[in-house]
Amino acid sequence: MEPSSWKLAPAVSALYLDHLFGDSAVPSFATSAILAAVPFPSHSTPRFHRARLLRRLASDPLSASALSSILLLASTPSAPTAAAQAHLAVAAYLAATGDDFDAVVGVVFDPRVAAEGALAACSEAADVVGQFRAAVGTPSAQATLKSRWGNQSAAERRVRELIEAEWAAIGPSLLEQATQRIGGDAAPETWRAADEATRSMYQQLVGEERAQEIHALLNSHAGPTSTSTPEHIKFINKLKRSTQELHDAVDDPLPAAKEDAERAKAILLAKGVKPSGAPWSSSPTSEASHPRPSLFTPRNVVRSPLQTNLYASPSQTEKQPLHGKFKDGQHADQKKARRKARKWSEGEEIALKSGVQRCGVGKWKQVLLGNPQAFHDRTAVDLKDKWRNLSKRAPA
DNA sequence: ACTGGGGTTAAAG
DNA sequence: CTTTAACCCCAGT
Repeated sequence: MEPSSWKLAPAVSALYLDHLFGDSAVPSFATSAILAAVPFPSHSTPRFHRARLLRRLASDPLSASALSSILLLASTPSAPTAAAQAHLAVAAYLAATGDDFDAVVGVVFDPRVAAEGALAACSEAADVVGQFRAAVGTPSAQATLKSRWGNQSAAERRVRELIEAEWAAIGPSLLEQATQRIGGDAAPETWRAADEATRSMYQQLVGEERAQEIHALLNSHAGPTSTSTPEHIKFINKLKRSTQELHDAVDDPLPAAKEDAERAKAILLAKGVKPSGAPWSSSPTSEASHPRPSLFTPRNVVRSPLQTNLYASPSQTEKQPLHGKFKDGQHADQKKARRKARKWSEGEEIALKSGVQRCGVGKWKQVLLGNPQAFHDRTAVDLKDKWRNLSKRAPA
């Protein structure tokens, strides 16, 4: 790879980084290398910013800087509960294990740092904060708190849960959104708003076959309503094309990196090793994550049975008969075993809600495929059922 | 093949 | 024992 051959406008680089950093399947060593090689974006997108925070947090989950990362994430909350619990756990851990209890409590539970706001989503937080403040200058009380909150792996688990929830909520990249507008289900609206020249560009992008389908849809319900502005779409479209060219040029390191990650994961699985210890903290995404459908490859997602969930509870990393079926004469009447019920994580709930916002209620398959990394072994029917439950709980 | 809606299971209250 | 959440079954499109 010759970085010197990349001529990339900062605005395009922003889109590119938005796309890659926000994909949890891309390992952080790869994103770091990419960031060093391309021009720093003129305007970094919120998704890019968030993804950087997550990657930083994953590599250093229990420190003062981790605490400020969590605060930043919580300032625009997507997973309020997880953020509050992670914040509380890290702050308490730092206080419990620090050399100078009083000083650390003064900093990490400083009321002026707006920590109170971030902690509001966690009901036990106020109580715990009170206990720490009360223990200042009282060694006996400190001892209790130290044993209660000094557990490193417990604190790391809270951070990991936050990271999982945030990845699930991060949503599609700008490029993916543009692709959806131009070639996906939202295409008719977009095409209606476009002039002839723009449409022929679209046609090049999506291929003639798809373009005809879209035209058919367009004509079938020729409604007048259109909301997108052609200039905006044209702009996105232009960027998308330059980015595609860039991708062609840069293609090398990513597949290699992903291959490494997959290989490492396969070895782990073959040994039957469960991701219980610290591996996630050193390379958060390498052994993780279903590959998302890339912009640059057809969106036919086929999950390999090898792909398991990084964050799956250790108890059920073994076989689940979702994928396998018996069809031999002897056991013809064998009933498919019921999957063990797994509680939905906050991250999955958030991914579901944002997916419904994007695709609409009822488009369960789209929601699922639109964010495959977020859902761990859920089917479209599972999403539908979960939505039914959520609607019961909050019928607003 | 997807979706919506009724049915079942098991855990929580 | 009742309620709730997750999962299954199946008929209609």
